[in-house]
Order: sequence, then structure tokens, then C-alpha cells
Amino acid sequence: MKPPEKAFSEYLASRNLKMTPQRRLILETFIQADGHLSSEELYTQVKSKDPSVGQATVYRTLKLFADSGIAEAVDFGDGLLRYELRYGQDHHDHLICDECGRNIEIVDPDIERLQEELARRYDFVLRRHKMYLFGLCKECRGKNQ
Amino acid sequence: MKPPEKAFSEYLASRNLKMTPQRRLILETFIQADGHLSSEELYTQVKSKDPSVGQATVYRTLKLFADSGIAEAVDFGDGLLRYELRYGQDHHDHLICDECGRNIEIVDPDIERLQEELARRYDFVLRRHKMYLFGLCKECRGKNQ
DNA sequence: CTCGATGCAAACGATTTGCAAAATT
DNA sequence: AATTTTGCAAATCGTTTGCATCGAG
Repeated sequence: MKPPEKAFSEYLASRNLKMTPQRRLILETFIQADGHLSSEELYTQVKSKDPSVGQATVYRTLKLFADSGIAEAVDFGDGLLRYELRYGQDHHDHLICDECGRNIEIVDPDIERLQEELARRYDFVLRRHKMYLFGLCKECRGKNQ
Repeated sequence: MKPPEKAFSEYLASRNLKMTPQRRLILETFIQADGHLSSEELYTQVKSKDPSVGQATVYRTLKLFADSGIAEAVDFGDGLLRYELRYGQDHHDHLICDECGRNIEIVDPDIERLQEELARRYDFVLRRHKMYLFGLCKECRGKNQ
């Protein structure tokens, strides 16, 4: 599958949008950090590499990433909008540690199948879903005993 | 199980908090509307009954409902905080129509069981989860054909 | 009477937008 | 050269908070 850099440039080209140093830097930083960064975390990291970059540019660029399909906005319900790189088309859900914030991407075909069944039972056609599992990971259970 | 009015008064009494006409009105309106109201929707409905009630009071009271356990905050990711009455302890997930906003509360023990399994596989102890299924209900599929 | 509760308006925090200047094609 | 992009600051939006006043117990 296409590397995000390439997919993004192609998207820009196809829309008469421009590749700028800021966009390059933001994408590079975003890829390096490859977790689930909030806009502000990314802004902080970007600013440490180039302090002249503005907050609004980071927000605008993340939105562009989402439009281009290389990233996806995810909402953990903590008031921050996060983005994650989309590698290909694979959908996934999240297993999140309440304590350390560790975030594991999961896919469970059995659950997805049951979701479809459930929707059918209520005569819904499913378009998408969000599933977040919150708990404590092994390490964090150890810490607080 | 205890009716919400009673549970709420008891909670107030136990904490030296006071039952006021505003709180009574807000709870009554909330119960009547018994869907998944956002703070502002509830505010609008309350204000139509008593225009002197302030926005802040509604926010504060909803938070109280959540603290007292008679309501729960749910976040559909649309930027609004919603609250729903908790009848007893039953947990449930949501099946939401993208078109008309219809919201069906669902519980599927099979899915819950698979979630537990999944968590165990990654050595997590699960504390809670959020699952939202989005799609189109029968009626809305009819409309736009 | 004593605190807690209220309404108002100002404050908030994350995100968005208007605008004039700067940079890409 | 034309048009998009940028950085800045001001604007938004939902929600929260400070404060003086009001009211429940």
C-alpha cells in the first residue's frame, strides 16, 4: 500500500493544493510519533523543530490529512480530538489503559459480526462504529498493586 | 429499583445538599424527555417551563445527576455532552441513526463476553467500554431511497 | 441564621476563522 | 502573476466558574 507521504502529495496535486515545508514537517513529525496524537501534542512537537509554525496550521493540516484519507480523527471522549495514521483500509478499535494511556489497536472479526447481527435485528444498516475498551494494562496493575 | 426522584433526594440529603424548585423542575423535565438529551436541549425545554432558570443551573444539575448515579454522561463524539437516565445498573451501548438521530439502547452479552476475552488476550483488566454503532434505520433508508 | 444554590456575566479550553502578508506552482 | 498557505489574533462553541444575592433547612 502507498506510503502516506506519497498518498498525501497525490491528494494535494489532484486538488491543486500545495506541498509546503510546514505540511512536510507536520506529516514527518506525525509519522514519527505514530501513536494517537492530539492536535496540541503534535503542535508542541512540531514547534520544537520549527518554532515559527503556527497552531492553526497544525489544525488545518491535520484536517487535510483526514480529508486525504491518510489519517483519521478519533475521539476518546476526553475533550481532545486525536488523529491516527490510517495504514490502508483496516478498521480497528481501541483498548486503552486508563492509567498510562497506552493504546492498543484491535480488530475482532467475531465482535464485528455480532455488531452486524445486532443491527440487523433492529433493521439498521450499519455504516461505522466506535468501540473503546478502557481498563488497566498489566504494568499499571502492578504499580498501584 | 428506586425511582430517580427518590434516589436523587436521598443523595442530596446524604450530602447536605438542598432540593430546590429548579432541581425539581430540571429532573422532572429530564425524566419526561427520557431520551438522550444534551445539556442545551434540556436547558431549552426547562426554560420554556420557567424562563428564569439559568443555563449554569442546568449544567450544574446534570452534573449532580451524574454524581448521584441517576444519570450518566454519554459522548457521541459530536461535541455535545449528553446525559441519559440510568435505570438501575444496566449498562448499555448505542445504536444510532445517522439521519434522524434515533437512538436505541442495546445490550449484547455475547459482545460483552468477546470484549472481555479480547482484553484478557492483551492482559488488560477491563473497567468500562463505549460502543456506538452508527447507521441508517429502516425509515430513513426509505426516505432517501 | 447558616450554608448551599441561583443567575448573571465573565472566563475557559479546544478549535476555527478573517485577514493581510508570504510562498508555491 | 495567480492563487493557495501561513501566522496571527480575534471569534466560536460548549461548558465552567466567580461572585453577590437568594432561599432551603
